[in-house]
Amino acid sequence: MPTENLDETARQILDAASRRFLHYGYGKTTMSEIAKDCNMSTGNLYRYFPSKLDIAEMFVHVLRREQVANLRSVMDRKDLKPREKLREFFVLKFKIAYERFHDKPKAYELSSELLGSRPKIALEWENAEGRVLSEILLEGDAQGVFAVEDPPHTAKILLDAAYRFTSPAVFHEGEFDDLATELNGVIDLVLDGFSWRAARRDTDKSAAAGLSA
Amino acid sequence: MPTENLDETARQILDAASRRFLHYGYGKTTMSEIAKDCNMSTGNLYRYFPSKLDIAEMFVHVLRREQVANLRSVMDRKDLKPREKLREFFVLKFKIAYERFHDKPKAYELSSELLGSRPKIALEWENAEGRVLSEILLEGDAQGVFAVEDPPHTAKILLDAAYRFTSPAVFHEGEFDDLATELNGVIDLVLDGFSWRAARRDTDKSAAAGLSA
DNA sequence: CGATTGAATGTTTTATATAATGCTCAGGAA
DNA sequence: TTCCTGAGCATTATATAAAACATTCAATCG
Repeated sequence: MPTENLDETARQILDAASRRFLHYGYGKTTMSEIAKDCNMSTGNLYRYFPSKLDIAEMFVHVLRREQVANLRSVMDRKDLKPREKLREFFVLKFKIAYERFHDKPKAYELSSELLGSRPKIALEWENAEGRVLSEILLEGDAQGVFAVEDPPHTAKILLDAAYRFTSPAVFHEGEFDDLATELNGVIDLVLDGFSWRAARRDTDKSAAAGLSA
Repeated sequence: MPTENLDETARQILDAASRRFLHYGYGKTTMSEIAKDCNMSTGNLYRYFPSKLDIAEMFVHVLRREQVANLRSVMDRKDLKPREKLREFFVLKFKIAYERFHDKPKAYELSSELLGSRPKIALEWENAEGRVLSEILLEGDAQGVFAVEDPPHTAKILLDAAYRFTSPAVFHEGEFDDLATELNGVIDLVLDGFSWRAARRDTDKSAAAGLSA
């Protein structure tokens, strides 16, 4: 599954396919074109990938790695506090989704093609992003600003709440700036929710301390 | 636009068309079928509706009226506090959307047909629901549990946050109960956000009072 | 004169024929 | 043995012809 330990030939095939997928789209690139790009026969492609769909799957696999790495870079920034990281995470995710599906319709075609026949892909993607988000939540929890009992679960909740701004299937309506403003409104509300929970945890602690004293 | 002051004949046409839309879908019902159901010629349909699409638009218009009336009944319940009304509003909206697009694919077909060529419909729908939601927010604000500056704007934010659970375009994935649990998680967080804002408003008020004293 | 008709019209769907494509495999090259 | 080829098969997509359709309007009706 990982792209590192790919055969030299497999990587060549993946590169050629990726170029064509991005330029012409999934439907308009044929196996014989990929084979010709690699100076080999179509039959040989099948020694390295079970099917065309599997090449596409590997393609989005590396795409996801890049994207999740991007999101993780937000987590790693030292200049941001957890609350700012949370906001940046979603603003960046929104930007990526918006650009991907507004300026690069080919990527959209490939995504929907895959999600139709390989639903697991979407789950893996969501989980990978959820892990990054969980780290942000955990950090915020450690610093006492979030009060998160179950980070993965809360991450899922947050991804749900931002779905409107990150889902490929939407977007037709509204311009970028308007959507960004609304997204920030959602994040404001969510952050206030965390503020409340953190404050509650504090008072609970004091109450418990008061009782035991 | 309103359905009350519709010609007797127009209503007859709308009824016949509605039956066929629900049973066979928009694409599979023809103007001559509608005409035959009404014992009239196709040409005569056009004396009452500019086009087939306009019949469909009127159809979803009454559908929306029913649905918004349903949501408003939540607002009118005396036994619920504002916070419970907010939750009920979204749970009901979720139920409606889930059933509509899971058990009645024809309705989905009609919706997407219309939203493609008449984007305004979606906005009107959203606004109508937003008005009901605004009332709930306003009531909560009056009772000091919400602290909402701009109800219509906040309503839009809330509808965004629940989009994952009410959008027609999603749904394929996940079962009803799982989705309902996640929706309640989102609402929990949002309600905590309101709690925080209401508490903040209180402390701001006391501070101002303290200063002026 | 307003209401209605139904054949005529241009467009869209659908059915069908044809070409292209994904994939396999018996065999050849290294 | 390992890697590769390319013609062949079954499936899918594309192009084309035929049918159905939404819409119009001159003619008809009450």
